[in-house]
Amino acid sequence: MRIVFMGTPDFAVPCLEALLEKGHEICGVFTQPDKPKGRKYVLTPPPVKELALEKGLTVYQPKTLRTEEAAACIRDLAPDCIVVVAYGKILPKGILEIPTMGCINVHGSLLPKYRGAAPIQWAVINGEKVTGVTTMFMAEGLDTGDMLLRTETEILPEETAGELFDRLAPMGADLLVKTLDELEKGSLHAEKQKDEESCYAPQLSKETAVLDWSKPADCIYNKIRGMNPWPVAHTFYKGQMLKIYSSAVSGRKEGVPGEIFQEKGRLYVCCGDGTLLEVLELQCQGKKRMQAGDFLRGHSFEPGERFELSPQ
RNA sequence: CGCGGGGUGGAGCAGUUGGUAGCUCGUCGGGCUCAUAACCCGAAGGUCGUAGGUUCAAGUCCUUCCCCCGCAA
Repeated sequence: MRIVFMGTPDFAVPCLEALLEKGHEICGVFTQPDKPKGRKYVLTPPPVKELALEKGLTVYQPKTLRTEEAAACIRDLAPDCIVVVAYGKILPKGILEIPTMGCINVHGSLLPKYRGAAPIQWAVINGEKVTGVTTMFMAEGLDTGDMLLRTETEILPEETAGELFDRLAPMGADLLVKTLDELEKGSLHAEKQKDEESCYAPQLSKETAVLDWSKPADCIYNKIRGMNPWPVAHTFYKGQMLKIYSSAVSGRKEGVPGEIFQEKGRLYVCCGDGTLLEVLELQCQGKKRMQAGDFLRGHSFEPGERFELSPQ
């Protein structure tokens, strides 16, 4: 099949690889423009672009698709199908209508739940037990198209969003290949999404990664998993940001939310409803990531000290 | 030159207005205990990131370079 591929981050890479392996004709790859990264502002190409160039594919990086120029470009490529995986841009109606066999999207959740930019992370944050990937025909709304195929998987109790990401990406690639097979055969059954069962998974940000210690420990635990590896859940200690990479729900103790104490070389934080969270791995500003035990060796704190919601 | 923090015995940190280095933990040896991530005694282990400079004297001041990290994008 003649395909235009649109995708940007690591999550989309296995999909593109699978299409190439399956012998589909990739007549063009659309990805976000290179962006400055790192402390030196080095212009860095997105992962999909690196793979595309390596495979000798033609890469397009328009700032927007809402131009006649972009539409004309895609029309010239004359794709049978446009495949979109975490591209990061909304396709206007004019472009959705170009491919003769439609536009197919791979989404990292069991639709209609978790429509939006960060479905995997939010599934973890909300403590879901099951998630998956879904393929759909694209519609104008955000992830509202008719569903085609899906794969379900359990979310492991200690899994982070990053780890789940790594498992879901190849599952998405397999599902995409299957979906295209059936599309060619004409055996695909599109199923409308039940809008009333939908929910939205917005992009995460630093602001939403601040921990609220008045919440129960298991909620905080889930949030820490869901925010890892980015933007990383954090709190404030002595006016400085302190990132928390991993934790464990640990028993009960009545205390002021955010109050910290150590016991036998372990670091605990009091949470809401008398629950307790043990901090396992953390990082202070300007410091390396370290185990809680290492942190305690160099920081002795008075009773009553606490993690705060802001630097103050 | 985007902003900022930091490089001190194995680990995490202190080191005041410059006078040759401490703390907690770990390690090794010994002791005590029914027992313990408990306690007691003792020991090993540091060119204080690098190269220069100032000084009677620098971890501590000045300069060079290297490396690590946070923010921002």
